[in-house]
Amino acid sequence: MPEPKAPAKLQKQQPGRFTNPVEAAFYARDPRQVAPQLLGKLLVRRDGRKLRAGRIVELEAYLGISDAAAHAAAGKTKRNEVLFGPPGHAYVYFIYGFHYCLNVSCEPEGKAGSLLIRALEPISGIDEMYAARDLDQDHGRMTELRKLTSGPGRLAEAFSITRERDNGKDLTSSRSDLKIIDDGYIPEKITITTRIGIQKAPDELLRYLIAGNPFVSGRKTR
DNA sequence: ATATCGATTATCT
DNA sequence: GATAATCGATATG
Repeated sequence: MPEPKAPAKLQKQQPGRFTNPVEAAFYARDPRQVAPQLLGKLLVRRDGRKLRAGRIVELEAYLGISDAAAHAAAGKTKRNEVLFGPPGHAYVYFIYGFHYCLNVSCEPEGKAGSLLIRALEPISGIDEMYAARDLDQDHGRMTELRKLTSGPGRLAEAFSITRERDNGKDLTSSRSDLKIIDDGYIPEKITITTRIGIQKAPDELLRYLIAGNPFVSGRKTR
């Protein structure tokens, strides 16, 4: 008998190879279910031959029209229409006159719900990130490295993410220049806290982070 | 170490 | 006209 071939789904993940996009069905659920499983995946930006990649270490869930803090709370508008579209797409908004922030749409089409990507651990293309952030590389010191992608506005700048360029983009397509891929990494421990920086519904436990990861946003308690 | 503040604009009331 | 899912600089203990 010939050796049966392994199904494609069981093919070995290849660390360092940015293949295997997370598929749309993965996102077509309540963001509270998606969040713990999305932690540890890689956000990848391709510009020609240049790649930037960062591991997702912090997320916040926004639940749609039932969530007072969500952009979808008041219903569908021109600004937030991506939230009501198909799962696995980029919702990019502009805030405080300065910063872009990136969400991934969740839930099946027609229902709003998303995950705000709040922090990444830089993995690849670090020189590109420093350039995009207009920061000097201080010999790779941790304090400097953390400034790259520890915060939603910071990581958007480090990955050159703008609403004009990326809003509505499919993050599940291997051909996309902005996508989320699975390299097989599984976080050891996940912590859940309240969301940061919001006025409404501040007590909901909807912030998910990889426990102990130094690239999580916020002040460091050392 | 934490606290306060100013920058600047798309979006909505 | 007010607001906002932020950041970086400055001030102070």
